[in-house]
Amino acid sequence: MKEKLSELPGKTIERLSQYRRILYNSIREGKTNIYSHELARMMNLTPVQVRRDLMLIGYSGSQSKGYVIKDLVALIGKIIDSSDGQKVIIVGMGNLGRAITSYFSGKRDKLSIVAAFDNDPQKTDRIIAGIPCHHIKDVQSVIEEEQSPIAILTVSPEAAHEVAKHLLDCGIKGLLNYTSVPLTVPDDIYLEEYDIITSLEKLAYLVKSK
Amino acid sequence: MKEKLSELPGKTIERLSQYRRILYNSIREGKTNIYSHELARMMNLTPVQVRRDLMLIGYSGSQSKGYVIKDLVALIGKIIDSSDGQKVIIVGMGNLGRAITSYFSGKRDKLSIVAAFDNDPQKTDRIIAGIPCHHIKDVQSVIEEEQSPIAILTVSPEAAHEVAKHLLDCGIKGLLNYTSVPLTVPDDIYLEEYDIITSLEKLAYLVKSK
DNA sequence: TTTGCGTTGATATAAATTTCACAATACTCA
DNA sequence: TGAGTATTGTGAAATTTATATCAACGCAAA
Repeated sequence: MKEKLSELPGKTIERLSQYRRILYNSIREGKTNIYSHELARMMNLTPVQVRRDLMLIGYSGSQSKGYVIKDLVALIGKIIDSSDGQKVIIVGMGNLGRAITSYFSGKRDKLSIVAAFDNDPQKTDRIIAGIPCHHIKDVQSVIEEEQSPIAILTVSPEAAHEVAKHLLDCGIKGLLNYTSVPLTVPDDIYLEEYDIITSLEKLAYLVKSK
Repeated sequence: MKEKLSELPGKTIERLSQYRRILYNSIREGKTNIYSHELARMMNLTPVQVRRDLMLIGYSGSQSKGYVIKDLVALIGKIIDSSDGQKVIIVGMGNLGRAITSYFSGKRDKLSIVAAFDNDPQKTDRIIAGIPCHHIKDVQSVIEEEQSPIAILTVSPEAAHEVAKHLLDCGIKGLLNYTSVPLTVPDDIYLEEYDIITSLEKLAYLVKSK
């Protein structure tokens, strides 16, 4: 693999994560090898696109047996996981925060949610969905202690701006924003926005114009 | 506006939805007009891209005052909203289902969640987050009665395949999949997949490789 | 061995999306 | 008025992303 990792297209990285998810399922079903067209069908893509993604990460399969799932999973992990693991915090323990936490818990070894925060005393200082939930006022000390660079934001729209700013002040480098409030961050911070309504409206548009 | 709506790029449609979200906020703050660079900064895009999008939908601003927010919101609504409104159901009333429902409720006039479903008798036959929650066995009759073509899927991974298949049998035309299980659907069905872990892994990758 | 089938890997092509560059326009202020 | 400034709208170029095509390969069966 000669190319720098950072040259991988963003879309490919997203797909790598999804390939791995599917490959885990296949391993559980007892499969050891898989063809590009099988993977493609499961992802709703073309076989060519699968092969090209794998080409980009430098993985070679065999013409007769396709790809060795175990090796492929390992390589994807080498690329998208941090070697020493990365710690994530989640801020806002409403329905969405709890859903994400319990959905995520234990799914990935190299990526773990290490702490949760809320401003409601009823929720703090106890374990929720397996994660210790602190009061938001302790966020700075926990971030420093745990060395976690990534935060998931699931607070109320009203609090979003203020909390986001506070997190950046505490040294957060990557922010996954699930609130309905669009955020603006400095260039050196990575921000992923995802608004649930957006995808619903897109879908509604497509269904309508069919 | 001469061009067919279906010619709008998919990315533009997604952004239109987000523009409108931001514009609603601006209206609340008392703004009546907005420049492309203001909108761009709030969306983390370039001003040119904003202008291009608005050009594609046939909206013209003024060089001195920028765009009239009220008119722009109305035009976006005309494009992405269905004129007579569209009804959405949500299947799976766990944390995620409840989060989406309460988050969404009342946010859009033309798009409304009209019914929820679950298989847990504790949750069914009552109102949750303002939406009547039925048992999943009644899904067919409710879909027919309400004429709702779109479903949000927030059930457990184990149930995802079976429930999705059932929904398609009941005539659902668009499916928003929030489970961690990738789905395969016929060509005439619109499917939007969104996996929470994918965006987290992408973010972790970017933060790592910085 | 030889033929045929199905697969990978890779180059070339195409399509979609974004950015550049700048003309045209409207406003401000001297 | 007229120069200066800031904005929009848009054709063209650049970039990103996806698809088409095909040679090379490995295997199975005749």
